[in-house]
Amino acid sequence: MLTISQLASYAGVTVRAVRHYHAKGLLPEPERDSSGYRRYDAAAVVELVRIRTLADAGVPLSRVGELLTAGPEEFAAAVEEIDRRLRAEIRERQRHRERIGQLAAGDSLALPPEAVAYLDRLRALGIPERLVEGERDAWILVAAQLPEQMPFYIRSKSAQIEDPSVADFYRELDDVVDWAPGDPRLPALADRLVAQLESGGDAEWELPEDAMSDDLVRLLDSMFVSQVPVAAELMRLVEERGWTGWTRLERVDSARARRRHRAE
Amino acid sequence: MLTISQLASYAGVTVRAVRHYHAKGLLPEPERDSSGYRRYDAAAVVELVRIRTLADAGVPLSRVGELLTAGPEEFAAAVEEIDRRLRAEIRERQRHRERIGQLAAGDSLALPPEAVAYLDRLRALGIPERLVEGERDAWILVAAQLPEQMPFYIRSKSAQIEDPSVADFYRELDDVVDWAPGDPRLPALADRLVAQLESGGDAEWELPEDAMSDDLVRLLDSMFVSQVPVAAELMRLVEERGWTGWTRLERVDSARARRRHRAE
DNA sequence: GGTTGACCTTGACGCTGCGTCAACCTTCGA
DNA sequence: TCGAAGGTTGACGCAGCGTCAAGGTCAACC
Repeated sequence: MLTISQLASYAGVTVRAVRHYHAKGLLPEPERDSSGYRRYDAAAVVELVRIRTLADAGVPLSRVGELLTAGPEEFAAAVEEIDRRLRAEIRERQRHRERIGQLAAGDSLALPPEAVAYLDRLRALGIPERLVEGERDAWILVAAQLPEQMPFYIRSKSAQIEDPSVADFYRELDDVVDWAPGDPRLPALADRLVAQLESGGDAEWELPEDAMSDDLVRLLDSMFVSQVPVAAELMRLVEERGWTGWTRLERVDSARARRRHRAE
Repeated sequence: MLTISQLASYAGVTVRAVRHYHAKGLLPEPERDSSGYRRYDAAAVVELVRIRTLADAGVPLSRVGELLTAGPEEFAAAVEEIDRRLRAEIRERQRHRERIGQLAAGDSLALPPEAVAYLDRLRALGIPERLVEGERDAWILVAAQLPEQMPFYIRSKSAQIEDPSVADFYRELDDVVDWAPGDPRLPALADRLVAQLESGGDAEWELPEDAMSDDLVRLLDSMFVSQVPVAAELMRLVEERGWTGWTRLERVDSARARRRHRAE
């Protein structure tokens, strides 16, 4: 008669695994000797080897039991299904490999390549890193909600940023981030912003933002407000001058019209 | 401010996952409102999306934390290692697919093809199924211990079984399985067996068994004893006639010599 | 016959990434 | 004002064992 460790070593498994198979009901509990030790016969080795053969082929233990006693056709069906599962798992890892291969450090985490290129362009234009990161986070939010719209948005923004006055404005914003609420330069900033808005005949200024949901717009605005101390005050000043919002800047009356429209 | 379910839906994950990331320390716990609800800002959405991006690429959660703050070179190293793991997992499933594909129902579980062929040959020669299964189990034990010797053993056995007198003996054994201890036909059977042993000049009778360990031989003998009621008695009768064992039948004195040899 | 070391027993936690109750409190819309 | 919907913590479940823990047993050596 064999002890559990002898049984295990004949079958090439660990003692712990044997006990696990007992607990799972895959291998019947053998007789115990006077001291409570399990005692096995050679047939148990055969059973254990058969169990391991299936397990080594990727059969989940929960199905090993049925397969050991299955007829040829149920066996074939089960094998087919297990093979399907294995194929699916392989495909999953292959997708993971593709994705992780494309993940370089930094911006490309969670952003499509065109967005990364846009952010790099901002850096090349001398936009301070702090602002670029703010942009990056905003784009991450947009990309998560509207991935298929990203090329559209990015094309529009990429065109805008090539306008020197826009780029200048961005560069100045870096200082604004440090302003404290009540800073005396805020009204003038609001004036400049509104002037730029009203002069800007560029059609691109308004094109794609319409597709963004109000929720997303509010989310982006709130990020601006929470990252920049004077953001709320600036938005208030701008609103006094007839424009509302930040992510989607629009005339106050057209915002009202939008709300009416949505309410219908 | 966002509730947990709003946060989760912006990032495309479940509420449970968000809490899990809190528990794991991947996502910092936000402030609570007066009623104890978690309240998130937009930055939390960004963090969550970045976490999911890594997780979706197969990065284990335990490593996501470091990767989120890693520099380019550590990031690249980590990505390399994760990719290695993914490749290994893919190879593992591919091996599983190969093995499970070769697993038909029945004998081929845990046996190499040549052994399956041998068993099928037994069936073709009219050996009763019960004996074939006994053979199969014995071969499973041998294959588990000495897989690389299997072709050798099987060739030897396949040659033996083509001897009509050997095949006859096998067929008769089927009745013997049902004999009760003390059956009067046992002495005559022992005589016939010994006569066959002593007449058998076939060199194959003894060739490869020498490579089997004594342990394995004892295991196989014990299986014979536990499956066949008269086995022990038959072995005793055969031993009175100068031969010992079953799996490895040899003259009593040569068995003594073997033991002496092993003891040196 | 006592000690030592190897082996046996049951019980329980750990790992991975959440899903899924349970039991209870809060908020919100009709 | 009530019920549905959503929030909270706590805990179990899954797969397949690895790995202590705490103790009883066996075999061999002195």
